[in-house]
Amino acid sequence: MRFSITTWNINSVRLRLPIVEQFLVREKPDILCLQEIKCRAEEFPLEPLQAMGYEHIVLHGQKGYHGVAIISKVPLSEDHRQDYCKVGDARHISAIFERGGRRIRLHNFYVPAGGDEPDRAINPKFGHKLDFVEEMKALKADMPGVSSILVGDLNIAPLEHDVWSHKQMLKIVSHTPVETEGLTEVMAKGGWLDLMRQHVPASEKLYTWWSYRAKDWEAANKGRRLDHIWSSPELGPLLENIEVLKEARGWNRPSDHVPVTATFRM
DNA sequence: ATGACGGATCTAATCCGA
Repeated sequence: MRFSITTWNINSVRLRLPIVEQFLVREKPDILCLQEIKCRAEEFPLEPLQAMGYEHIVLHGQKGYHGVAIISKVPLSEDHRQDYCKVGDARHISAIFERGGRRIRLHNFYVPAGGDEPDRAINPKFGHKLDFVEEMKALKADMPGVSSILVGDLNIAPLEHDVWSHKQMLKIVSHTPVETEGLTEVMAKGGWLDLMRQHVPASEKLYTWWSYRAKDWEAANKGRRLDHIWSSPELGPLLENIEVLKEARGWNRPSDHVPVTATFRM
């Protein structure tokens, strides 16, 4: 039996419902985690997604900005929303599902982008991002009786080949040493596995985001791996595949992020 | 690394993304 989970920063779920439906019809993941839904809970398009068999939906909505949702074919329970940095942003939701005799808590994150200037003394958004990452260090993958999966737009490309040019990106927010070291520490302290890099060697370029601002995103190919799928160690051996659906960047009215799907044997 | 794009909102021009 296979089980698949997708993460996708959708940049407005209401505007992009047609491509969400297209994706679900084609790829049929068991669970889809969305970030930047950019709507209140009451504005979320529940009915069309439930009509497609995704009957179990939990979300953390917010007017106009941020917002995360878990859209699932399998029942979800014990949903929880954590207010990281206590600023009232909708940047996290988690819930438990059961599969193959396991209980698994799935966390869906939208980490702050951090603005332009990588200096917290002059850019409060960068400070917010660093504080958010600091708070994530307390999140443990290993919990008694429960496995863990963490997905989302973490807005940090941690490895050299997660960006098109390591050298030219070192002072650019998303790839500065204070961010990449922070994210590495979140993984180490929490005991998380990077499933994307378990499947694709760290020596290969791997991107999930291409800027809207390039004239030709595909020709320029100046991407970054900002979206991630992590798990607790015992799920590592169950990973069968990682698919980064690059073609979705070329769909009609695309998000600047593409869907990333992990498939497990369980 | 600089693009100069794209979304939501006081439906106009501004903030935000990364």
